[in-house]
Amino acid sequence: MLINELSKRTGVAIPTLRYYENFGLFKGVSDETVTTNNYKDYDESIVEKIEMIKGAKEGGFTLSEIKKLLDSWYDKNLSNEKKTQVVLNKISEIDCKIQELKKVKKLLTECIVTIEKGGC
Amino acid sequence: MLINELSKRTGVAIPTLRYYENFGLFKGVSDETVTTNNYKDYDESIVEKIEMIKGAKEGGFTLSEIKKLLDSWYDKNLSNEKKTQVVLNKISEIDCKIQELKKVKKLLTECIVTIEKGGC
DNA sequence: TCAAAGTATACACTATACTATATACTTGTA
DNA sequence: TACAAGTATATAGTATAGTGTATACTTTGA
Repeated sequence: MLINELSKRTGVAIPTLRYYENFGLFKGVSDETVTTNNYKDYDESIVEKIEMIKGAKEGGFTLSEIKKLLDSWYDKNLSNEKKTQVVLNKISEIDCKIQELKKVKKLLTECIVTIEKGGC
Repeated sequence: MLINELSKRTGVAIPTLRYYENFGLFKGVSDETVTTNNYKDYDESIVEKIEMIKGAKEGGFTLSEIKKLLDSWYDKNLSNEKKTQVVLNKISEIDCKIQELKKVKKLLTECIVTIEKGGC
């Protein structure tokens, strides 16, 4: 699909997609048989990748952190053990963030009790 | 406590604390009886507030979002019902972020299976 | 007492993640 | 075939969240 469709499918604005591509998060391919333009084609796997990027960003990961993960994922020179390790590390970072969020949630829940008591 | 101790207690750098205070996330008080300086004093509640800020930031909330929450929390003119509503909204945002992070985690877990199968 | 360390304020600078603008070329449609 | 809409690239500008530097004043300890 072309960038316009990719944007519609993911809900990410075209300039942002170009920024991401430029940042190295994914890469569209120009059809070599077409010589009149260099329009890039993005496949289904890129839609999935962007969904992952959106989720990770929502959870507070930076583009650099996301890139590092994707880079090792696609690194042919990395052993499966090392790839697994990188992914496991990211999973434990996610668990950490979830714990932090739960802590904040707990604080806010306590807040509500305080409000209802008329405190504050 | 003075800013130096606050920094040590929270692990947040002094310039960052000043930035937060300036942003309006909390406010130290100058002792009116001391005329020689305007050193600010920060109490325990501010330590807690900063822990909350750290957690919220880690989970991807912006300082503006955090400020909005704190502002309504300390708004004397807001009814308890409205305060509760603001806090409940924030809690559901947190749940949303947790769901997003779990989705990413699921994706990464699937990644590991794929790696182990020798795929990619 | 005086020098080092701490505090406050102001302003400049940086990094991240976009967003906008300009330009040039291509494609699809009336 | 003309022209609107789509695509690519480059560059500049913006917002957020700090970090660094300079200056001035205050406190504390040898």
